[in-house]
Amino acid sequence: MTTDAPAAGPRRSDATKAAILEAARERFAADGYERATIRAIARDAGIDPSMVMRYYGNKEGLFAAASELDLRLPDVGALPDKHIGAVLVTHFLDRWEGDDVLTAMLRVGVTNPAGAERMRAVLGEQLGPIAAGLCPDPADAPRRAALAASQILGMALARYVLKFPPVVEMTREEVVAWLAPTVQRYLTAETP
Amino acid sequence: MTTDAPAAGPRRSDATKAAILEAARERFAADGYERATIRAIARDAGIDPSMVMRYYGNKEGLFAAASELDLRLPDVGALPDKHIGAVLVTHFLDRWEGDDVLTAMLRVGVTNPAGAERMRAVLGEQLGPIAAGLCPDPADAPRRAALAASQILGMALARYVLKFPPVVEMTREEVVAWLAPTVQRYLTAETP
DNA sequence: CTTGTTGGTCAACGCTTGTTGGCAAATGTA
DNA sequence: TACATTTGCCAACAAGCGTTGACCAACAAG
Repeated sequence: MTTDAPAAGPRRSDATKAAILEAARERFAADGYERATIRAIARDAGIDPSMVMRYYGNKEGLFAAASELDLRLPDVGALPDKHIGAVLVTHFLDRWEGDDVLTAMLRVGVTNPAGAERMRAVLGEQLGPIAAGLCPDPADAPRRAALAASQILGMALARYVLKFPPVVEMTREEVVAWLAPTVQRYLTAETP
Repeated sequence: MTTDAPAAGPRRSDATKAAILEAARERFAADGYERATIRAIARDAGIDPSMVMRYYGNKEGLFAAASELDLRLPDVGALPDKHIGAVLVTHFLDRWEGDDVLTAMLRVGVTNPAGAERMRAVLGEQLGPIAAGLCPDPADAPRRAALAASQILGMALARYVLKFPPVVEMTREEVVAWLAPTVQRYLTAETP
């Protein structure tokens, strides 16, 4: 039987598990939850579909593992308040283009309740504290964070999912120049 | 055989067709493309699944018919420029809460290529001209329209699809107060 | 060498999906 | 009345899905 201790040595199957996760992220990001089939993910990973079940239990478990996400938001305490918006927008563009996890979460969150819940949790837990340290009334932080999220998610939707041509053609600098004041205002301005 | 003339008299089946369309919009809006099954739509409409095929050909044809959409954007030429943002945001909130077509388009557009194309077309054709009449350089209109769309879609995503609690709890007036300046700036400000 | 564990394939299950064609009743037309 | 069209239901198809359990090869421990 498998050791119960969490710190077991590296197993031979670790490479396989990683390959499954990578394939799953790509498929979830490209196709959404329903059309990302376990069979297709297994084919991409070069193994049998039943292995996915063995290692992740079922499809929901696979998605949960594949969408583990740390936004790695920068520490904004050390920054001049004036540049917060630009820093955040730049950071999100980086994260979105760096790997498939965010696109996968967005695509899945729109049609799958578990995906939506994951998205609410991630943004609430990771963007909320930043808003709390910035906005005039800390009790208003969740709302400020959600407003900023609405603009950032909307941009991600238009640029990486729906692929509106005018948005796709913008450079990263142009996107930052347009969005930074918006995010800045949502996080720091007085309540209108 | 059926008359080829487009202006045939009202048929008995018109009510059925309408019931199918209504059920389809609800299901697409609630479940997205893949999980909105023809069988479920037919059950909602109180008829046999094969009727859906007879009247709309296949599932793609049904979605195309169900997502026919006129944003009914107001004529902004007659309005003071200062209030354009508020008028547009208010109008989109109305449209989004008025029926299921927009939510259906958003949910489907994220996982289905035809849905994404429909979304690009609708926003480009209907929001583009408005931007053209407002922004400093008309050649910049598509980009301005897409920026405004990114904020409006992001809000719709957060409020009606992902249901972020802080966004859901905001009143319509609060949403307008926060978003109007953003949309106003995207459409009318000088290029940053 | 034997034995137990791990990593992996294969074949199948029960179910749901979109889609099709045949048939019966209602309706319209002569 | 007789016929043609429309409207609808029913039963089935082939394909694809998530999931399961039996089985085999490689490896590690004794």
